Amino acid sequence: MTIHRPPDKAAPSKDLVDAMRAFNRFYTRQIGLLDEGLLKSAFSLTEARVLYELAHRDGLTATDLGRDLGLDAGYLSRLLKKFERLHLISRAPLVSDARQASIALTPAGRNAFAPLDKDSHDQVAGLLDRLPASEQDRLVKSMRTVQRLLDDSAEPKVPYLLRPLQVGDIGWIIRRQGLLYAQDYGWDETYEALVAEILANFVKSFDPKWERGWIAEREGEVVGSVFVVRKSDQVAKLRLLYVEPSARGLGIGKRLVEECVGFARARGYKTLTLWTNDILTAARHIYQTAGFKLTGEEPHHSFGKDLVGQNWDLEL
Amino acid sequence: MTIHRPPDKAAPSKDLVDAMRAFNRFYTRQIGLLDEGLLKSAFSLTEARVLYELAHRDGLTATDLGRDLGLDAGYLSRLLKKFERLHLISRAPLVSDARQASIALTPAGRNAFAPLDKDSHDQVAGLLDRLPASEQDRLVKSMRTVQRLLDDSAEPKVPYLLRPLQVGDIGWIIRRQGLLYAQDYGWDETYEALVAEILANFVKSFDPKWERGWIAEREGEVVGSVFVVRKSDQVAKLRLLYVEPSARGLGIGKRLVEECVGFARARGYKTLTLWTNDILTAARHIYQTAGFKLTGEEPHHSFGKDLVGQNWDLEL
DNA sequence: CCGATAACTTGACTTAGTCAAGTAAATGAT
DNA sequence: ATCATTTACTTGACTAAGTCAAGTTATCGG
Repeated sequence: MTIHRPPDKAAPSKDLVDAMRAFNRFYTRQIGLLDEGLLKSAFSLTEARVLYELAHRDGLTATDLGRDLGLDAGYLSRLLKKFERLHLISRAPLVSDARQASIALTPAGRNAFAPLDKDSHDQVAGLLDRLPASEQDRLVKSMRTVQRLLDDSAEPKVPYLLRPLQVGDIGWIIRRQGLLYAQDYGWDETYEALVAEILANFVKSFDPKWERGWIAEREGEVVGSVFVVRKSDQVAKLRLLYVEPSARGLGIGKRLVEECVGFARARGYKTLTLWTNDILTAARHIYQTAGFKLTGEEPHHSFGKDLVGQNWDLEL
Repeated sequence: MTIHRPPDKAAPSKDLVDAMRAFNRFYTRQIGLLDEGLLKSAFSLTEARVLYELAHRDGLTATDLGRDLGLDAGYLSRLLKKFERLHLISRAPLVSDARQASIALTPAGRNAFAPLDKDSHDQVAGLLDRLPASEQDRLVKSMRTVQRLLDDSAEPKVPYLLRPLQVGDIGWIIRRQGLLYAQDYGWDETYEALVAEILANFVKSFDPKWERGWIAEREGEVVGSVFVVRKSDQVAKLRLLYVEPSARGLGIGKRLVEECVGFARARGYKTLTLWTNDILTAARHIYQTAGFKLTGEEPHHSFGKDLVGQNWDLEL
């Protein structure tokens, strides 16, 4: 029997699967503990979940609720009937489909939900409160990461945004470039050191009129960057273009290069030049598209490898 | 009415609480989906959870199970009786307490659990498999972070370990030092650049016989570092000692300095020197304890602040 | 216009879990 | 040593919570 998967794609390692299962068990218990606290109310857990959805989203139908909360249609039907009898919800038949109705909380429904909501809020706040503020941030950040990675539909609304450099950025770029090129091309630690040196000099001798750096950020994380430095009155140099593997295909690289070209043009430079290596084909493609021309190549030995360096120029 | 909390400690922000609640709802659903998949087996979800615990931990008593899984004692008692009737478990009364018994899966019990285990494993593997390997790592890492932060009892067994530099480390150190001193003392981006410059030079001119760097790692994360560089035949310099705020109080700083002193001594240096600033009191305390003597102070303006630099020497 | 499907609703049922009372052993304070 | 209290488990009585299947009405696709 053949296992049907692309040959280059291995099954997730047992360690990872086990860690995820351990987390699932842990969180099952965690949610169980939180739910216990809410059980004293007049509503069952499922009822509370339904109320929560209704309080936070408008125009839901019974089917929506059933799908999103994973409830049996029959069960839900009775549950909603009970809510209607208690005047907690109102149903407005859809004009587009007479079988369905848009369900909304009545003011009485909101009143009934408020203490539940508060209890749940306080309980979670109590959990968070045991941690120092920096750890609270880490916790919630990690939760967001888990959620985003598991939830296919949770693509960020803003694919990315560009912003200027902040403290901490250059360290991040140094680390990520060092790791990426070590992983993908086997470059040694001297490449990371080179990036560190370039960026240290960039910051030290930074001239805002003639130079600039851009950070591409997505969901609060750095996913790309690029720098323009002054070589002479006439010539600017584009340096250290990089895009996170997880953020490729969104046009971030192209956009970063466009920003550089626009900046260089606006400042009156005549030429924008850059140095790269022939193996970085994705980057080369971006440069070509932006109008850069290859002006020369030469082999060199750097970062523990034999490489071919390339110079590219764009006349502005 | 007064709120009883230290005045410097604010309640967790509503944003954080809401994000955590959103995650809880999301994960409730996530676990619900995973559980559905296992529902076709002969065992109920709770039965499966009990079997899982028994398969993975030895010497459990009924009370242990009830506590860890949050089960009613009566319910659990019947459940275990059923397992015993099916010869899935055996109970050995404890010699220390005749009321309790150590519960273990029989070989038949393991057989019954195996397909459950496999289904659960495969299902989780299927989820992971939809992500590229790097994202799988991020997911599991984030889960571990969430678990560790929420689980009081889950303190890491190894508080930390020391290791040599790897690719990616210097970028991380640059970032963290830049951020920390910006947060705590308002230093500007030139400090981050200085760290980058120091570390770039360290790597470029690294001489393994005379120089060394140490990384303190905990749970796979960098939590501290220090470097020794050669100034002359006689004099070595300790540089860039740092410990993550979250990892302070474990003696990591002290240990890092001790490593430096030991290394400097072993290599035959006569003096270990260092430069620091008077506001860094925690570090100063470590240096004093290690035997360093203050040899001079002088004010300087750096990193956007007026500071007082200090030189410390240790005669070896 | 008609067969298939979707959105509920209702009735009949089960299971998973709760609660309280009870027993035997262990613990702790005299 | 002893006796009240607590702990570990058991048992009986109960029900909330959820499932399943069949039915009704409306919509959809050809």
